[in-house]
Amino acid sequence: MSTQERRRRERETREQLFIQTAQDLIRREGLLHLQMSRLAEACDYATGTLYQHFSSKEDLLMAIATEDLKRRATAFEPIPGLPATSRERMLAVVLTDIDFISSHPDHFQLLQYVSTEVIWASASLERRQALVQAGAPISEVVSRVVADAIHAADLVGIPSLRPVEIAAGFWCLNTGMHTLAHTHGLLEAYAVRDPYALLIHHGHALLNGLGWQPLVDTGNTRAVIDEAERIRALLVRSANPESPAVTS
Amino acid sequence: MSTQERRRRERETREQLFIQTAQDLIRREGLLHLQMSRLAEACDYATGTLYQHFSSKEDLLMAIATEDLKRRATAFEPIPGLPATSRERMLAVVLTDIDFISSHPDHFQLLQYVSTEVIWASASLERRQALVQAGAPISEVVSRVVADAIHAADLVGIPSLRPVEIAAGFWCLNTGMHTLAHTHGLLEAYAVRDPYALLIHHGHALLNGLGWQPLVDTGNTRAVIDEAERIRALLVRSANPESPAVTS
DNA sequence: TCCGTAAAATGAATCAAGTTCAATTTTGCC
DNA sequence: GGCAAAATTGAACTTGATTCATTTTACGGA
Repeated sequence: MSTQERRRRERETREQLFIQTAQDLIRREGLLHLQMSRLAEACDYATGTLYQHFSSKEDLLMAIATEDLKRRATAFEPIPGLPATSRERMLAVVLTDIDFISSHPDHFQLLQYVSTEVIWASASLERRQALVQAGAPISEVVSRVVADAIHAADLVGIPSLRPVEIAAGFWCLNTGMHTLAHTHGLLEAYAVRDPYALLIHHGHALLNGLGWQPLVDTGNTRAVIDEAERIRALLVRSANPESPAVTS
Repeated sequence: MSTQERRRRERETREQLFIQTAQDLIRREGLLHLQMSRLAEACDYATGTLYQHFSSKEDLLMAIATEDLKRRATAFEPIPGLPATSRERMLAVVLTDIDFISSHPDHFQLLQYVSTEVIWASASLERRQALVQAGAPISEVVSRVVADAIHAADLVGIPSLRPVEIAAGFWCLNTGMHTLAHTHGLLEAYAVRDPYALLIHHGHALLNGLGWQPLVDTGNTRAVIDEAERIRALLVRSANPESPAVTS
């Protein structure tokens, strides 16, 4: 019976090896040049062994995207418990996403690619479900932040809109800006200089427009930047709970 | 000399035939199943002839996306001249985009696909430039709407934000909602019922948050819907300038 | 009208890469 | 140590995009 278990662990370990090596290859040579045979070789396995884990190349790509998405979701977890106002927590959502995507530039592009009809349809049902599931915790966290704000009366609930639909607005703004930032030719065409500073600005505008208290003066660029840095520090602290005493 | 010109026209006609037939095939059988040889056959040409026009399959896809994008851009043209308030014109931008994407469901997915690193890198420089160029008029129109609003004092300009950067916020919201609406599994995961009603709502919230006058009470769902219908009617009228007298 | 040349079109052959599977090797157990 | 089952291997297969030697067509001058 322990044999069974060890086998499963070894299999899992090897799958991680394939996924991580594939990520390395993609980082190094680009998604375009990823080849199944070369990936297998890089891992010292035969090509066929790859297909013990992934039903197709698209399946593999989706597995990579899913791994990253799980890590991305983890970054959101501490937010509902953050010692801050509900509005600051919502800003924390935006900042967390910005920072994750900024430090994982390949992730967003891969996610865009596998979300494409062509790739999506070529992957197995299990992988597709796993990808959707990996993203679900994020919308749950953000919805909770919205629900908490309504509960705290920082935000007046509108009967026709559930928390998840408010959350979706920020999802759109964020995803849209990632798209703008990562799609070739777009930043240049729009002549947008600093997409993520812009995202924070529009995020505040949307928060203000929803009447999310306390309102922020978006014209005061200094204050907006300072607040973002303050929330970032809070996020860093919550990510390393055992860090030494805070210094001012 | 007329021979030269006729040749060029014939060539252009044939390219359009290829592009339109390819669109038909995609609509009928999906992007996944588009094959160069079958497209050529469907047009009664040899496979090699396709490559007189498109350097690769990706090149062809980009050409299709570009054609659609040109048509999409055309839909925005009348907006700056619309007899309406600046805020209504901005709403017209959002509605025009919603309606175009709704009636061209394949367009957005194809555009997403060709914007992908993998496909982008496989297309020729000319096609990539053409795609970017085809989208530029849209951002120009929207920027003009923003600039006009500032000029009319409906919107207080912020020194650090140029009109195009305000426009980009709406681009993000729109593109994000299209993504949410068209990406498999997302609508279900977010449990969003009517993405485009939601987009209109958040669009108003963003407008309010930017202080774009006159502010709209987003809680008044009836009024929001009615206004959208009114603007849609205005758009239809401006698209068919020779239509018979308006009936109330 | 006919001819020769240049341009265009053709589609079978080539190529690349993902996928399969018969043969081989390894593993776990008696 | 030996055997059956499971896992691994990598060469062969498959699919479909791309090429290019050959054929056909178009054009302009005699």
